[in-house]
Amino acid sequence: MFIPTLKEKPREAEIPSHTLAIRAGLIRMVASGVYSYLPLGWRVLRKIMQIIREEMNRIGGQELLLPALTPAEIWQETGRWYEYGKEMFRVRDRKDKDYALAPTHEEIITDIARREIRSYRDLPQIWYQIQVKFRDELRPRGGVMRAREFIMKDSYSLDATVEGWQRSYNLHRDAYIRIFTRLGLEFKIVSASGGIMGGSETEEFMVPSPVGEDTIVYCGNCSYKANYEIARGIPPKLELEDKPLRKVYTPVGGSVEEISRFFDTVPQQLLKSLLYVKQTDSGKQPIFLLVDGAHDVSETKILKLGDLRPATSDEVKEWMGASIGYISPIGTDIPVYADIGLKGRKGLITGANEDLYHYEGVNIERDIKVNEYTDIAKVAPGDSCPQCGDKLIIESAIEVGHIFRLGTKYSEAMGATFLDRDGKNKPILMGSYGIGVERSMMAIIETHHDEHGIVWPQSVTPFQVLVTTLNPENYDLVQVADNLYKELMKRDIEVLYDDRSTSAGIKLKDDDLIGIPVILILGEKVWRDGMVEIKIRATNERIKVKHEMCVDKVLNIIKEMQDATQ
RNA sequence: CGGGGCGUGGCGCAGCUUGGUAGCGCGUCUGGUUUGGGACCAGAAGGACGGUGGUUCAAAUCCACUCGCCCCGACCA
Repeated sequence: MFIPTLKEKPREAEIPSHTLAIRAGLIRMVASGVYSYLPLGWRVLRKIMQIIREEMNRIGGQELLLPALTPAEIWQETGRWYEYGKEMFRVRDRKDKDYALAPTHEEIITDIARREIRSYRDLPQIWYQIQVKFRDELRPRGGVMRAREFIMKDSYSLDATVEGWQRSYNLHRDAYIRIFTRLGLEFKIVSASGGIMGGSETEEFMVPSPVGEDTIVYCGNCSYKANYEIARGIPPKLELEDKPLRKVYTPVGGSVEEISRFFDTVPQQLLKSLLYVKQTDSGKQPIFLLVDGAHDVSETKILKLGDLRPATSDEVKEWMGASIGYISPIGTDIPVYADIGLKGRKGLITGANEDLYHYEGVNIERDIKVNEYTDIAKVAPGDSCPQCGDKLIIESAIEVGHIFRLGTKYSEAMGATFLDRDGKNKPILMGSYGIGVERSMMAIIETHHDEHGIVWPQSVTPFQVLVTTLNPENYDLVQVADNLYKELMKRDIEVLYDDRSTSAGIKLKDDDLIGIPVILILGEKVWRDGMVEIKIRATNERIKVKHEMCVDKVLNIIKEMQDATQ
């Protein structure tokens, strides 16, 4: 088998999973974010896909295959032709017609549904596909962790009733729990935002890892879990004296850090006044967003307030007459949206709308006309759980799956309706459920490796057993190895046979690197006693057995491993 | 897109400051000795230095532009 291993860390790789995927001969880069899967890597991906298939079929999913090349019109119907922007790969055919290389397939599925689904009797349906998708990521990274061409399992549910729709969602949720458990991943299910996909109350399957690109927030005590973008934290209590408003000369710069040092206080006493610009039909309108100095505004949360962007420093100067860092809504009639954590706060410090001056003693109820208190702040370290009050944990994680309740966003936009029992035309209730296949593989490597290489879980290992002969010149040993190989194959065990005639050191190193969980080592050292050695990759445990007993022993070990992960 | 870094035999790197047509380790090939953690000896092949243009008698080295890749940020299912 073609397994080109590398002794040294490739120049382009930084994180363990990326480095190991290249060193173990799983993948090779063709262009930024575009990879070839070599035989060993492809075997692993196929194992992962097989597990996904089994679990999708189990909930009644029907596999289909959809085109990657899709006409522009279909994306224009839902508006995503424009929303997706540069992330969508676009191509033009010889007749100058626009196409997209599909980044996901809601539109195609909805198109099938609107043509073929007539009646509530045709529902429910779960359709899924495992195929290549394209996204022109701003910045691909981590090898196939975030690629531009990648394999995704996407499934779509079509339902007539709200109950059925919830049921389809829960079926997927349960299937995903089984899938990721079988893949040997430790994951957390967190509430998340739908983003461009649409839908509310979506959930993400997150594998905690220092190399994860997402951040999750969860409670160490209760069940609260959410994506950092939408998580809510309760700031620590800060009791401050209610004082009259007073203007203070603050010649130290306008940053939270500088001002809190100047007043010798904690950042939380500061009121961060951020001027944003709201794009409306009638033009641009300034609005203030308020959070305390220890918190940042969540760009995701403020989507609910409309089309917002931070004001430029010139705009701030023009509207407020002061620089960023010295502004506040005090004395203006600009609309104000304050974070709910600010309600009732007093004794705060904020800008005085004059360079080098701040107010202290700000009582938010008394001094600022707040239009609405709403959740706009990101969680900050030290915040506590909104459910139970315990401490929140903030951690980075790899997003391996995301399930969406889409509702009727696509069916309404594209006219995918069915005739209900009462004879009325209604839009189909949809859901969409994705799993990143390569990303799952990378998450597995990221959480299943040691200093020598990968350590595959039984469920996805490219081979279950590796037979290696340390001395391929020794005829007896080779005979026994050949025999073991054949016997194991007969028992439906997937065996890789390392019969390369190279030095023992190289073979043993490579064998560790590629991470097959059970390694049969045939070397002269133990052979003298008529023994062969079984090495458990994960623990480095070595068991010496008589060669006649070896097959049975290996079967037992594999069985134990499988039981342990089920 | 902003900031940083890198591009030199298959892989990993040195050389660049102070210009004089390239070097190391690993790998590869041949022969031999080896075979429990990347072993050894002898011999050999292989690059004109990402690309383009410029400066110069002379450019891997200096200058300009450009392409590619990685990292941080912004953004993002």
